[in-house]
Parts: sequence; structure tokens; C-alpha cells
Amino acid sequence: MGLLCPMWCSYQTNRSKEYGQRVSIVDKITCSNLPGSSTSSATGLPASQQQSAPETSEVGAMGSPDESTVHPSLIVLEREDIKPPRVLPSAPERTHPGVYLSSFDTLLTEDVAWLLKVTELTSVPPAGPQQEPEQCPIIDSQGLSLDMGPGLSPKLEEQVEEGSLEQVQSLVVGEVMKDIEMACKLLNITPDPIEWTAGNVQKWVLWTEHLYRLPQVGGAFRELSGRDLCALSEEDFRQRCPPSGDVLHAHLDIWKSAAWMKERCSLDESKAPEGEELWAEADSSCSGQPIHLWQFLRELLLKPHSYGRCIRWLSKEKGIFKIEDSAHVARLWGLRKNRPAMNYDKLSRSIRQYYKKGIIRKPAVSQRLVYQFVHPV
DNA sequence: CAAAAGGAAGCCA
DNA sequence: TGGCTTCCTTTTG
Repeated sequence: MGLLCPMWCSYQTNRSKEYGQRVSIVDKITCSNLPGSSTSSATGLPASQQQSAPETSEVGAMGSPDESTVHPSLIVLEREDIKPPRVLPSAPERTHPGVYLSSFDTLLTEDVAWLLKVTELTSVPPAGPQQEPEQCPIIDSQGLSLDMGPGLSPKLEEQVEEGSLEQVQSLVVGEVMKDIEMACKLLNITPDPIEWTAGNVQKWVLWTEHLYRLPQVGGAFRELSGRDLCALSEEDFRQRCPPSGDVLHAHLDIWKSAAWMKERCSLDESKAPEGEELWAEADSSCSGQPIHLWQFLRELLLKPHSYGRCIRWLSKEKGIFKIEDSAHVARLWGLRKNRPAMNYDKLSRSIRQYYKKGIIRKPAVSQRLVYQFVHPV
């Protein structure tokens, strides 16, 4: 959260440029806390509003169109020493409209350094229990989150000190890739939106609005293939779905960007880029085999940042987990399996089938909504 | 009342 | 045939 969420970057970028341009989002940023800056507020909000700004990164993830409501930790700042727009070299042309620009490419090394510095300067120790930043699954989990209260995660801090900022950048990109890969596995869709069928589009829309608590779009994108969807402009999205069209468009842009990056990586095999390794690594259940419920649950559990609110480990070592929001987990499972009528009653019946098979059991001390993998990871 | 447990039947790749 | 899904009844906390 401390670092600009690429989702938000994309959103900001989209809002401030015409498609096809490659403008660093950071160029649009100004920071007051930065030495040499004269702006008085890091967020552009009055101090009182900064204090009472919404708590979670949901705001950033949902990309409220009203920039005055941006969470302070998103640090939508203004910078006075605006640099000329950077044009990245030789981005391959896509065959379809829409932009494969993106936030990833535009998070250039020095921008990252600057952002990290700003993060340090503006981080406020959390009052009370730390909020789970789970609504912004782009920069996420596994010790890579920058939302670590004051300062950076040890891993990132070390890298900043070493000046390995390019690595930081690739880590961020890698995390985005992993999140998208995870969503692909859960939804059983391809990473490249242009290949989506109309059904895939519906799945993705449902999934995104569900994950980010967006207003329901209904049939706004019905009958659209992925190619059609990619061809829509942000304005088209807004017109089709006024409450959340621009946010959906921003999410789609990230997916398109990731697909573009993946394509670019695969064209350059000799470099064995990290992104590709990540895609390969995360491909365990994309082999065409239908996913099993226990695998699905495990995948959710491995993404506490995104799903910690609905399912979490009580003891990862023992494989004990708790379903915190049974309806939510059931809905996710229903989405994954194309079973809109899925509910916890049915899901739990399936879990109980695992008792006989020795895959999942109830823990020794049985508790409601608590289960245990017989063979923990 | 929701969750747990499990029987029974059906669907589908 | 396996792996669910759906529906159901009964029990539990």
C-alpha cells in the first residue's frame, strides 16, 4: 500500500492521458514531504481529511474517481520537478486497440526509488491492529508488501540500500504477474484478455467486482468477447457502467499490460526473465485438469493478502484453517466452477467427502468452520 | 439458527 | 468412475 498500487497507477494514468501515450505516472506525482517540495499536503487533502481518510486500500483498489478521497498511503502526490514524459523504447504494436502501456513499464527505477523514499517519509505507524491490505492484491503477500507500517520490509529495505532498485521493480511486476496468474487459475481463464470468450469476460467482470466490492455491473458487458472488451475505451466503460466502469477499465488495463509483458518476455527467451519464471512456477493447476476443491482452498489460503478475510490458516504447519466467511468462500468456489447456486452447505458437503479420502478432516478439537488438511504442505 | 454430518441420487468429463 | 453438486434429514452447539 505504501508504494503506489499499480492498479491505482494504471487508473491515474488512464485518467490523465490519451491511449497510446506512454507517460510515467510518477511524472504526475508531486510530493510535499520530499525535500525541495513546497506542497503542504502529501495527499492534497487538508490535514483533517488525511486523518479521517478511509482505512483500507480498498479505496485505491476500487479507484474512486474522486481523487480527493484517496487514501493517504496511496500517496497521490504532486511533484514540482516534473520531468518530461519518458517514452519507452520500441513497445511492440498490438493488433487490437487499447493500450499495453503501462504502469509496470512506467515504474522506472528512479521513480521507484523516489516512491520508496516517500513511503518512508510519509509512513505513519498504524494505530491499533494492522489492517489487512487485502483489497489491493497487486502488491502483495509473502513478505513483499510495502505496507509494513513505518519503513519497508526488510527484504525491500535491503535492496534499496544496495541500490538494486531494478530488482525491486521486477519484484513488484512479479507480484502483479503472480496475482493475475492466481486469478487465472481460480477462474480458469487465460491471462490475456484478448483471448477471452464472452463467458470468460463475464467471469472476470463478476470476479473483479466481487473482489473489489464494486457495484454490480449487471449485463453491461454481456455478449462481449475479450477482444471486444479490450477495444472499449475508458469512456465506453464509463457509459456502460457509470458507477465502476473506469475502475474495471483500469483493472483490465493491468491485465492487458501483464499479458503484453509476458508476451514480450517469451519473445526474449535468452534473458530468462523473472516474469516468465513466475508464470511457469504458478502454473501447477493450469494443465487442463479441473481443479479440486482442496486445491482451490489451498490456493486461497496461500493468498492471505487477497483472501485472508474469508479463509485463513490457524496453523499452517498443522494444515489447520478456518473459513471466516463461508458465503464468500462458497461464492468464490461457485465462480470458479461456474456454479452460481453454490453455497456453503454444498461446499461443506464436498469438504466432508474428503474425510473418507483422507484429504481433509476436522481437527482434534472440532470447531465450527475449522478444518485440517491431513497432509499439510 | 447456522454449522456439522452423512445418505442418496444425479451430472459430467 | 471419480469428483463433485444437489437435496435432504438429523444432530449439535
